[in-house]
Amino acid sequence: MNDDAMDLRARIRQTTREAISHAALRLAIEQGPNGLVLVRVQDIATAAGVSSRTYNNYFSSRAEAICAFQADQSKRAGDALSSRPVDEPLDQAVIEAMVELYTDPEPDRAGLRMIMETPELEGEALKAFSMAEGPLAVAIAARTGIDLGRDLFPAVTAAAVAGAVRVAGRHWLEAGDSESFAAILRSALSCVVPAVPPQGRKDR
Amino acid sequence: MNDDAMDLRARIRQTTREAISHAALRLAIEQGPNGLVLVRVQDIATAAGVSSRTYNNYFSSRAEAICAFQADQSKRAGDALSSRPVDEPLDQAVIEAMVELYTDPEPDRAGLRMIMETPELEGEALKAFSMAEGPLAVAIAARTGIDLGRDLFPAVTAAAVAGAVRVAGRHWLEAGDSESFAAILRSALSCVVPAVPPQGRKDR
DNA sequence: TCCAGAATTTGCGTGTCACGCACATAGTGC
DNA sequence: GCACTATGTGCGTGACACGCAAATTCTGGA
Repeated sequence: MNDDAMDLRARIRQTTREAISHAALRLAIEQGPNGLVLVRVQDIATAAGVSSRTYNNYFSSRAEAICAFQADQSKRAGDALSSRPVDEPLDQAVIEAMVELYTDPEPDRAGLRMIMETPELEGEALKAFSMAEGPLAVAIAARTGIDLGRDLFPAVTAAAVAGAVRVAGRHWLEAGDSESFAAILRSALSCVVPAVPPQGRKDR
Repeated sequence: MNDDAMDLRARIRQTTREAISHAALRLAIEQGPNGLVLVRVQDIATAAGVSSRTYNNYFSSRAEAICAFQADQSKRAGDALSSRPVDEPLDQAVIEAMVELYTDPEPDRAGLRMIMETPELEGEALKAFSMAEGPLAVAIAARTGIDLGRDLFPAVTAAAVAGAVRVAGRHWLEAGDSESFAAILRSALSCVVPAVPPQGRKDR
């Protein structure tokens, strides 16, 4: 079992996963935020070209399938921040990383509206956004040299960033085309991320 | 239908609601984070002294019932902040309000651990904490004189505060008795709430 | 080239759940 | 005391998540 094999396996699996979650989101959008109940598991599975049992091998609820894309994107937040130049100030690095992650490509309005404005998806949507927190906290700790275990700053800031992204998304849905998502995102993030961690924190 | 009648009605309803959610949380704790599947709806209803159908009139999922107490507490966050002296700086007001809200009484470790460390409850737990955001944003907007609709600061800060409370709770569960929850909470909140909103924001 | 072992897909059966509906009960105001 | 409305309850239904085992596909080595 060499790497190619693993990678091929993983790639096929990933393809199936995306087919299912894409089908789930598409069908949900078609029915609108109110008719979510009408999107049957069987419909999603059929649209994705798999059996309903296989659908359940990948996702344990419809909400999870529908929000999977958002969740996957959030998981990349840590890497996005880590790939910023190490000499960049914290606030700038976070802002540029998040703008790059969440505006390439420009988010799909219908999809975002679906997961953010459908009450039945609220919990899963929050989960999806909050998945950025862990990796983000690690990246912030690494960048600032603060120990994740001893100081709350990295974890709290990560949560604040994830929250700011979520609020920015909501605002973008309401604001229409008057503002670009990137601009809203910058504005939101600048409210909560300091250029440098307050006080001397490395020593604690 | 006078106020007394309404209030009496509402009070009875509230009592039933609390009986159900209390029973749900208690039974969940008894089974531990792993055996959540074993807590049947019927058990919760019986323990609360109502029919299982009535249970469903109050809550639409077990997770919702179990997390109801946390959700109710979060809903009071706006009021807690509003009741702080108007001349208090924003950061201090937020910190004192949250400390008062979340440490009176000292949270139940078992209950908090249950809702924060059980994967099946994660979405509902996030929902419960995020319920503080709306009222908090309104209170922050009122206190700072910033228009909620035009400036993201209130909403973003509210999300950051809710996130900080959540992170503080997680840390408190891990830290054992070495630190009081109030101290952790203060430390977490001081990472994200500025003493005064950055730049002149009232004019935008 | 072929084969033994694995990962994955699928069908079936099961236990639970959420909820619509209709009826019973209780407390509410006139 | 009487209509009225809110709430509680029993029953029935459709869907869902998942355990299990057989079938199928994929993988790497002889």
